[in-house]
Amino acid sequence: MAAFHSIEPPPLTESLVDLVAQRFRVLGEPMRIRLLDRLREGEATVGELQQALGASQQNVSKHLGILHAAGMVSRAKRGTSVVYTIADPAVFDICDQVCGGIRRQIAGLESILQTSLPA
Amino acid sequence: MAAFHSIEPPPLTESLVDLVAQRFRVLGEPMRIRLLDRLREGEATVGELQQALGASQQNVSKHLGILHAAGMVSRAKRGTSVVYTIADPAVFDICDQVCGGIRRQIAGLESILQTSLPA
DNA sequence: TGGCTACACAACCACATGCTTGTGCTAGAG
DNA sequence: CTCTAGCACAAGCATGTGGTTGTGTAGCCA
Repeated sequence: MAAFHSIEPPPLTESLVDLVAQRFRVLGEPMRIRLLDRLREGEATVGELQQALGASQQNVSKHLGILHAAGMVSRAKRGTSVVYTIADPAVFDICDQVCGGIRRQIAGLESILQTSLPA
Repeated sequence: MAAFHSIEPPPLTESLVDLVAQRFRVLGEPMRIRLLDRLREGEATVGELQQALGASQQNVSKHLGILHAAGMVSRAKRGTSVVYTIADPAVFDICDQVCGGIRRQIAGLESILQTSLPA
């Protein structure tokens, strides 16, 4: 377990690097971001998510399967439906940080525009 | 700017979702993770990064270009070399959180293995 | 000036991935 | 038992992306 401490920077193991990259790539699809954002409001069935995002049932199911395989959401059969829930709330902290980085970037761009376009 | 507040969950704008996804995808490549991890120790030239990762010069340069376009690293010409530096330290906080998520996941898997494999 | 080093850029190929179409499976309604 | 709704899985196509090869360019050095 000592290999996963990030306090003292150890040169990341190759397998750990792959795990991190894979996890990032799961979050690197707009559809999955939207699914997680919708699930932020609470649990939802596949049909509800499908209607909320305006996508095909198969596509929604596929992305939900990827999110489930990554351990970010959890399934639960309820009648004929399947209810999905956020399994790892830490995903939102990560998204917030990414949004923060984007916000800083945009702020920087705006300051440049304001200085170069005095009009 | 009100569109980027994440305190009260607003339904993410489509363009913002794409930005977030794109940013995640930049971090979704093992080579780029390794580059950032190496740059964590301090600035480095392309040649040093190339030797540290054991990759081709063109490939390293390509990934560095992507990281630079994403605003995560910054260039600086020094003689004939080009020195790269971490431009947005927040990336490491994100990586740490992802590592934390993986750690929790592995811990969960271990507990399952220990209960199902008493030997 | 000629050559060399260090790096970036562009074209190409191979592979991974997203979306659609088609289909199978399960649970409830009748 | 049959029918339907809800969902997951598999194949196929189109696109995006990583890696290599080849080449152009800028900055030293002799």
